[in-house]
Amino acid sequence: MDTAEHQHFAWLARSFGRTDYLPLTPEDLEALGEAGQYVDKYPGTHLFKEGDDSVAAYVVKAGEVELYRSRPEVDLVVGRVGPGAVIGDIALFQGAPYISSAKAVEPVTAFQLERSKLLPLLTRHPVIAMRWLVAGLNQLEATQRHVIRLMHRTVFEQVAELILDEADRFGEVRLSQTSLANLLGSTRQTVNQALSQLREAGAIQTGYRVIQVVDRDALEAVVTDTVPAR
Amino acid sequence: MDTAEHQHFAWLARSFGRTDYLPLTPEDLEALGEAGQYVDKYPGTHLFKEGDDSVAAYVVKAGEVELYRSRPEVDLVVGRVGPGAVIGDIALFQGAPYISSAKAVEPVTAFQLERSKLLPLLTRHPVIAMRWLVAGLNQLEATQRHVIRLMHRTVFEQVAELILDEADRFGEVRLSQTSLANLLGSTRQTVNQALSQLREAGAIQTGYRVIQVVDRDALEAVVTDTVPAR
DNA sequence: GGCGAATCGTCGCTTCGGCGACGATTCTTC
DNA sequence: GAAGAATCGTCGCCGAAGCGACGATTCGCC
Repeated sequence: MDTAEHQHFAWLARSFGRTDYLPLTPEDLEALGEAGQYVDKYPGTHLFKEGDDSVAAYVVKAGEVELYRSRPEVDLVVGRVGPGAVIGDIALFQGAPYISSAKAVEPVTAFQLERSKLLPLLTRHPVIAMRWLVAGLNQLEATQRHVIRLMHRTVFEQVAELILDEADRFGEVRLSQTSLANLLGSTRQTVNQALSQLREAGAIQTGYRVIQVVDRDALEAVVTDTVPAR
Repeated sequence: MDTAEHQHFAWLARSFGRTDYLPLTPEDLEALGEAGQYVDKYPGTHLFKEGDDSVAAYVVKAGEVELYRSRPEVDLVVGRVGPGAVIGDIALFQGAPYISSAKAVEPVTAFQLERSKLLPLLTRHPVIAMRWLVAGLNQLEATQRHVIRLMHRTVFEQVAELILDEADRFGEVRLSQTSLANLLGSTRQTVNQALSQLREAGAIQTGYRVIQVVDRDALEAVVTDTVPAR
């Protein structure tokens, strides 16, 4: 089973942010309509694989897609995206092979934009190209900022922040501690220790696959206290 | 004096790669000519400052520009770019304030592209917009890959790689160990220890502000041995 | 040639976090 | 409700690296 190793680097997905960064308007989509067609993928099948020639980019319409890069020993999950996400565009525009593999984890419907049709189309619709450009730069900036924030911060601080991020409107985080550790690129034990500290500080309560936020301000204090400020 | 703190995060510049990522053809520049004009800046003066409204992007023609982000206590140098670099474009396209400050460290000549003129122009010249898009995505990909390579690698490995990167054609690296440490986001002592190891292994020789590569293969072995392979 | 500044080489201490281990809970499924 | 799997809480050990300190070496400048 490779899921253990597979999941181990899920934190990269967090680092690089969501890839659903291309807000296309209905008109845009209409214009793009002639550049490709819808495709359906069963769970477990690939939209494209790392190293393949990039012949198309995809806009995810429904379902979850996992992006990962293969390494000799492990697969690094670099993203997990849902409806709205655009994938494969980097390689497509670079004219290079795909950088990562994209695998459907649920039944997926995606719009396939073929390079041969997309490029001329963007030339005819510069507004879409511009929007694409803006989206790409946004992501670049977000990635840089995320890296800055990630470095030189202790797991303790990262855990506090992650909880704030993931808490639902009831202040609950429904994740196992192992999952949390994966999201942070850390280990279960270290995360557990951080949680213990937070629990003793009265900021949270922990349970089986649940973390309950008790004192939101305390958590925020931990984060902002040491954040590179912004 | 703030230079010490200022320089301390020079390694970010390495992480985020060179910002000179926009290869414009002469024709492109000609077309862009109508969107702005040349400006000259004396050393120490700013092209723009973090937080200012982004009114223009700049293409550096001559001189070195330092990009940094201000924090309550320190300035993080996120890039140091020379001729060919494009700066300020992210904020410009986002329509948001500048993300970082840009300061001339030498006499700088730059071409100033004003937003009000640039945007319509790109709409008229989609090819340029496309090239810009490609360049942005390239950098995004490079940043992601760099982050992957940086994480989970020891200073020892990073030092070996940095030496290979910075060695001139005589196999010499003319940098103080303090500078090396800054480039890696590490400390002088730790770097020194790594160098000692490499010296004992017969891979390099060290001197005053000089490192001489003796056994290139040995260095490469250190790097590739542990690199996430690619 | 000499002096101060910069740089190098090295210790030792400390913190952070990865890793293995083990028992105690909680859930799931039949 | 009982067995087995998943999850949690906690130790202890160890390596990596930050930080301060101090003497030795080298350089630039007068």
